[in-house]
Amino acid sequence: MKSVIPVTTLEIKTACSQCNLRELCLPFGLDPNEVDQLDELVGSRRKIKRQQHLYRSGDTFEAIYAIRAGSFKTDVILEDGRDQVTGFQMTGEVLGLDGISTEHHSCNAIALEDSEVCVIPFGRLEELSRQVESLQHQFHKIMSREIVRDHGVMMLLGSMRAEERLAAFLLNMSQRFTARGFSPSEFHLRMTRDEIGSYLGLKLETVSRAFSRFQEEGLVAVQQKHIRILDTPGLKRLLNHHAV
Amino acid sequence: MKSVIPVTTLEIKTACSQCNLRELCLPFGLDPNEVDQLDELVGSRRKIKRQQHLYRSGDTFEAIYAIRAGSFKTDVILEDGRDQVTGFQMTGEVLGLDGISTEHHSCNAIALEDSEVCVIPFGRLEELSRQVESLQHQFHKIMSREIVRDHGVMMLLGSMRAEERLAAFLLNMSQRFTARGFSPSEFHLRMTRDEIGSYLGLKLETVSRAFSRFQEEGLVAVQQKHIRILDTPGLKRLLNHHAV
DNA sequence: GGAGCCCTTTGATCCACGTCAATACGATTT
DNA sequence: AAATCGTATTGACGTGGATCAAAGGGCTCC
Repeated sequence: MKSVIPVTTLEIKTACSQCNLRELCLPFGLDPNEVDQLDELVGSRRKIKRQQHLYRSGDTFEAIYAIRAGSFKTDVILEDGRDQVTGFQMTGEVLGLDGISTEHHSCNAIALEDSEVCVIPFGRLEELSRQVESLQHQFHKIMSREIVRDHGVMMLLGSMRAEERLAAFLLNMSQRFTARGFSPSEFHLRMTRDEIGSYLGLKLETVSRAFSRFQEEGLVAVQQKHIRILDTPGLKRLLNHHAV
Repeated sequence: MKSVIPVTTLEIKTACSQCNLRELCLPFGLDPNEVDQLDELVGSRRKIKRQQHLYRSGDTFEAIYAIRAGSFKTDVILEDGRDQVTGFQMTGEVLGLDGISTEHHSCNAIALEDSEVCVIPFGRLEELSRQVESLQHQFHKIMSREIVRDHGVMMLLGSMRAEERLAAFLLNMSQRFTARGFSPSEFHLRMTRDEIGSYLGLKLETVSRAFSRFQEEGLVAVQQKHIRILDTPGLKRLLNHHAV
């Protein structure tokens, strides 16, 4: 027997239970019944066009966002105009956690391509995670993962040389594409050299030169934003074989 | 009428309700009854001698720690020996959040001086925060604050010059000492030039030279680890007046 | 309270990355 | 298919901070 569901509902409602990203996202570790409860609180989806803001620094914090399609960057801007990209986010990753601390967002989230997010009203998430232990724990893990990730970036910015930073970046991207079922060795970067540079604490020329160098050495094949990793162990060696 | 409490209990039990750090720490925003519940789960205190580890990278994660006295640094170490200080923590701040994500700590926490922490078993904290909404929210704020702080460090490492980094560091220390009721302008640094350098992505010689430069310019008076800030606006100007 | 050692300062030199500049490429629009 | 504009590459040169080196200075631990 089939249950009859109006088409409109299917279109309007977000359904974590149907989402192929649930293993990466908030529903991870929840049983089907709990996922249904989560489904109910995920109010709506929101489409964000390329280059548009999902939220801005200073905006009142109301919800966190799970990326359903597309990708984003987050950045912080100083009064004098300097900016720093603090991260690139892919599908299944959560945006907006910075806003909890002061009830206002402290960075900008900008779509790198036409994207779609699930809006998760934060008050309701806290409410449900008081009832659903596995949801509470998964949410805590996601926040903690963000902290660990940031420590990795600090290591990168604080103690690595340009080529090491780029190698670490490429290996990280590769790993995240893999986790999403894409090729580990061939992918399309959504961000510019300037944005990569900002993230890695380098100028865009330095990023470009490092790419060229990797290409010369047969580590990767670079064609603009299209990357093919030819020698993963070689990239990894670059990271650890640092002459002390 | 006075209630009679055995002296031993007073000594053994931690008491958030009695702690003058409660406005900075987990109890913030809780009503007295809720603080009592928190008191019950704070199992024990632990004394850590200078230079000793509170936990090490790889250790199984069991608890988070609130600093009751003293101060700590956290660092990450790469296989090739390079290390990066990811933060300095003072009284009332919480350590160990990195461990939630994988059930294992991902950094080292080392006491900068003889210190004492309150051990907060994490499972029980999650349990209680399912019952006490204000505790849940305060915990989320603390995690979020850590993320925002890390973004600030990324900005510092990614887009500031040496003297700007040190100025930002000093202003940050000043502000945190102030929040703890100490002088905003005169304090004692617990960490070495090398540790400051690691945190700021600089070599210790560069840190030392920047201190000397600040002294020449009358911004601060430096005597080893004893710092007197003479011109706070001057330091702030250094941060924002960056020639683009 | 003295010995030893770690920490800090300062100078001289080097080099990785930044800066400036010119050109080339590619996606989008018309 | 040409025009336009943002993006990327590459070269030449400059510089901020790293590195190497050598004194001092002040804790810490007997």
